[in-house]
Amino acid sequence: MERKIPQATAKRLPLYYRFLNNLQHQGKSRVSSKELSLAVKVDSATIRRDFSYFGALGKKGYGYNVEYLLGFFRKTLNQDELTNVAIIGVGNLGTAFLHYNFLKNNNTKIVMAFDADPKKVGQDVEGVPIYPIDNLEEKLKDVRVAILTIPASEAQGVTERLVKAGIEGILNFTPARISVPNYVRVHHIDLAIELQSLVYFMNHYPLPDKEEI
Amino acid sequence: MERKIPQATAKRLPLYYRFLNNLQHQGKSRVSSKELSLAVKVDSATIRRDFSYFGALGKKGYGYNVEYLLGFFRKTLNQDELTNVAIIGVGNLGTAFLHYNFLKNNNTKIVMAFDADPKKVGQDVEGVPIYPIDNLEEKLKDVRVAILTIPASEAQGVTERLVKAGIEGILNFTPARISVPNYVRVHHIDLAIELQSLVYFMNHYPLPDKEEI
DNA sequence: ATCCTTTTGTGAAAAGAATCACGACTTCTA
DNA sequence: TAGAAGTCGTGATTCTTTTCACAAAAGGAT
Ligand SMILES: NC(=O)c1ccc[n+]([C@@H]2O[C@H](COP(=O)([O-])OP(=O)(O)OC[C@H]3O[C@@H](n4cnc5c(N)ncnc54)[C@H](O)[C@@H]3O)[C@@H](O)[C@H]2O)c1
Ligand SMILES: NC(=O)c1ccc[n+]([C@@H]2O[C@H](COP(=O)([O-])OP(=O)(O)OC[C@H]3O[C@@H](n4cnc5c(N)ncnc54)[C@H](O)[C@@H]3O)[C@@H](O)[C@H]2O)c1
Repeated sequence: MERKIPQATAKRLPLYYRFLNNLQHQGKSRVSSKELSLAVKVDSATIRRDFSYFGALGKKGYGYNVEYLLGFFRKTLNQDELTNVAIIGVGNLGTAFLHYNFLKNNNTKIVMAFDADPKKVGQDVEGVPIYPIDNLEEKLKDVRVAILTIPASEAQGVTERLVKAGIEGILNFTPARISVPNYVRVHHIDLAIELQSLVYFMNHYPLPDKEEI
Repeated sequence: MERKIPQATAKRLPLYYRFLNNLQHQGKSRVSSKELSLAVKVDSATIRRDFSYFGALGKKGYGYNVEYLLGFFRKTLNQDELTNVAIIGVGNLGTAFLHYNFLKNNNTKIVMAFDADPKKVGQDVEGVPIYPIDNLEEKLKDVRVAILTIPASEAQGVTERLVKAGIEGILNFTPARISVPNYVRVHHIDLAIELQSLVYFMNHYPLPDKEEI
């Protein structure tokens, strides 16, 4: 595994990939770092640098070939392999995710969900079955990633069961900072904090005055 | 406005604030950077550095006084002023947010929502009225922040209307990278990319082998 | 009182990321 | 074919963030 790609770069790859996909659907066959920059709002030098970690993907004076680049990223991002995902907690957020089709230009698929509430268990949403949380260990096969959308108070306990059941990655939407062994990867998405920090930035980092539109 | 606080620090402030609140509810009156570190999973030196941008808030050999620190952050984060928020697009995600009470230890309140669908308009969810998007400019008063949960294709157009209507901050959940004038602040939360990048990290940055639990 | 322990606050170093700026190469035009 | 225009890839620079490591202060124990 190539160990040298900076994390900041890695986080932008899916963004590039998505935009390249759009370009291809529009029938465009070439693109420059400048155009890309405009669309994804990342400095063009940063884009060139990002790409350069993977070698020389472009051509001077021309730009990048969309199809080639796309093919390259498809491999790099494992777009040909489907990663199965489970939703833990079918409440407000969990249900929203179930209704949303993450599959659109994406390599992940929600294949099952779990809940503690007997009223929710047994149903299926968009073809995805909802199992009782008690059956977690038994049902979780071929699933590497879990999306955690349960109350914060349950987060740590359920996480430990997920880890025992073999989960390797968790997208955690609860405000709890969960502890996991070091072979499991957790990404936190803390919506309340995002909102709060947006407000903080608005109040404390005033941007230039209104003038243009 | 104190212009020197690093952005990385600013993003962690709400996290600290929330945890300090918990501590206070538990009746704890003192806390060290080490304890905090354990709970919020941020290196203790980073925490001390973060706090130090605001002056000397702690006492050597003792730690920090919870109540004092909390009071300090309350002011810094404007927790006494309520920021009104509007939801744009009452679909899967928008509805989930409406049902969720962002107010719990938070200074933001969703006060209205908008949708283009006549079937949704006129209802209210948890006491929050849903207005037709056509009335955006007329209804949006005393609202500085919008949460954007509409289809990506609508994002840029609606954003321009939001800006004209005086919105200063947007939490954008659509995959579209919207353009705004430089006096408006946008934070992107791109759930599909978060998921994709989690999978990328799992595949390319293998963590140490299983051994402990 | 004295000594030991704890813990802060911060210079200094290291690590990580973004940006500048330009040589080299390619394409395009005529 | 020659010259102009466009664009990449990357060394060097700058900026940002994290981490180390320790003197200084305070608390606690005896
Ligand atoms: N909805 C939002 O807008 C929002 C915003 C910010 C943060 N969050 C966080 O996301 C999480 C989920 O929020 P929500 O609004 O969807 O909550 P919710 O209460 O609507 O849903 C939680 C679901 O988890 C289930 N559950 C409870 N304990 C469980 C367990 N041990 N095992 C399995 N399932 C269990 C419940 O039955 C329920 O269906 C919470 O931690 C919340 O703090 C939500
Ligand atoms: N639901 C998810 O889990 C999820 C995950 C990732 C990204 N997203 C993104 O979040 C956004 C919302 O997703 P969703 O699942 O809630 O979609 P949705 O289709 O359920 O809801 C969109 C809502 O916006 C309304 N709308 C459409 N055009 C509008 C306009 N011009 N003005 C006002 N309202 C309008 C629709 O009537 C609908 O109620 C989308 O951009 C989607 O890509 C959603």
